Amino acid sequence: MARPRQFDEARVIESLMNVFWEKGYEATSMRDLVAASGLLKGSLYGAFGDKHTMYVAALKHYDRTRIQAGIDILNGEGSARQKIARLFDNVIESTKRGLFAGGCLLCNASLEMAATDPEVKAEVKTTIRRLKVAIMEALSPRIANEDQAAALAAFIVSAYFGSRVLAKGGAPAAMIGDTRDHCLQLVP
Amino acid sequence: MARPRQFDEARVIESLMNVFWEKGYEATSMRDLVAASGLLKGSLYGAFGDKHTMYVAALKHYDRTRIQAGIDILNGEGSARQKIARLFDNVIESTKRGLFAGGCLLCNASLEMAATDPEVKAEVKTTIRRLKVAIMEALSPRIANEDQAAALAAFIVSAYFGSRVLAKGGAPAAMIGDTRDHCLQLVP
DNA sequence: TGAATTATTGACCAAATGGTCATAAACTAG
DNA sequence: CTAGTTTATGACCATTTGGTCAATAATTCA
Repeated sequence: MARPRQFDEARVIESLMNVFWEKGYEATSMRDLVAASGLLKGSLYGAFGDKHTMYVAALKHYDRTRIQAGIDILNGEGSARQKIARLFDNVIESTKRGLFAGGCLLCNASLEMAATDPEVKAEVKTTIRRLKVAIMEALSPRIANEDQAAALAAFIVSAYFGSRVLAKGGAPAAMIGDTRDHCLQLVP
Repeated sequence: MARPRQFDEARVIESLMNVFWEKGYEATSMRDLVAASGLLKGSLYGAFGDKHTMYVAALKHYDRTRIQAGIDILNGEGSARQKIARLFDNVIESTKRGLFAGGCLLCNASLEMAATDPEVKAEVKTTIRRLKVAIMEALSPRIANEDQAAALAAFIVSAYFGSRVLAKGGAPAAMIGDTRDHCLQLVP
């Protein structure tokens, strides 16, 4: 019994996420968010709270979409080796294309925000765990010992995040390929 | 034949580096730099150019001191396994102490700046290479094949950077320990 | 001593920042 | 149609931002 929203909230949050993803939190201004969303400042503040709330919402959206897409791969068809290879291939491919400079929003948030922002840290922490668990489960048909699977999963997450740092730092794609290959070598 | 500097340039650049290290580039304001250095704004601008120049100088200083300290370990005494273990132990230890929140300035710079800042990217790139080469050389007594050593070194750098992302993201220290252990497992 | 040169100081600046709010518009239940 | 409720609009705000500059203070060379 009131005026309805004139915008698609999901679309707006996608556009907000893309800005934070590409530029980071501090380098993103409200002007950027206004421009990307197509809304006016007042509406943006009305729908979400403030810039920080928007960032956390964007992070959650990233988890629900992009991270989930990775987890879907890990839960899907194929050998453990094949699935894990695909994670790294995504990094290599997007590095080679070189169009989108954002890298991985989860990694970006971890390094830029988590140390000083408890809310972001909590979000990053649970997403990391989600990713690790999915890798563990992909590994489980091959590794009976659960602790062993957990340790290897932790390790693969590390290598994956590291490849994200390398990719943005301009390291040659071969280094990421080497990282992937050594990871796969440890997957039975 | 003119008025001499009244401050120790090396000390000032150390303090500038510490601010950027802890807060990142965008979140650091000139006020912060003024406060940390003890100089006044005019002097800071007079001695170094602008904020960006200060950041690059800080990054170079980080390379010359902190990264070099890591490389010194890799060039020093002990088995390859021991030396590489020590790199990771530094991460684990500083995570456990939890006092300084900066993590690794090289990683921070790579994710925050390298994608959009060519100067930072170049600096990050060469520092990554330096680190990789040092690891290769630490490995060389044990791995005859040079390509093989290079690939393993690339991989270790990746895992190391990844552990830095995990550490800031609040992942349990055990994950970093697992990462280290699996790395060492690959070192002959 | 004095001319020349560089460093220090802090007031100053335009622009950008994140955020607010009164008003107008759009809708629904009665 | 109307009362009530939510949304949209954009002008507005204090504060902070990175950066400049004219005046003053040290210093050295001649």
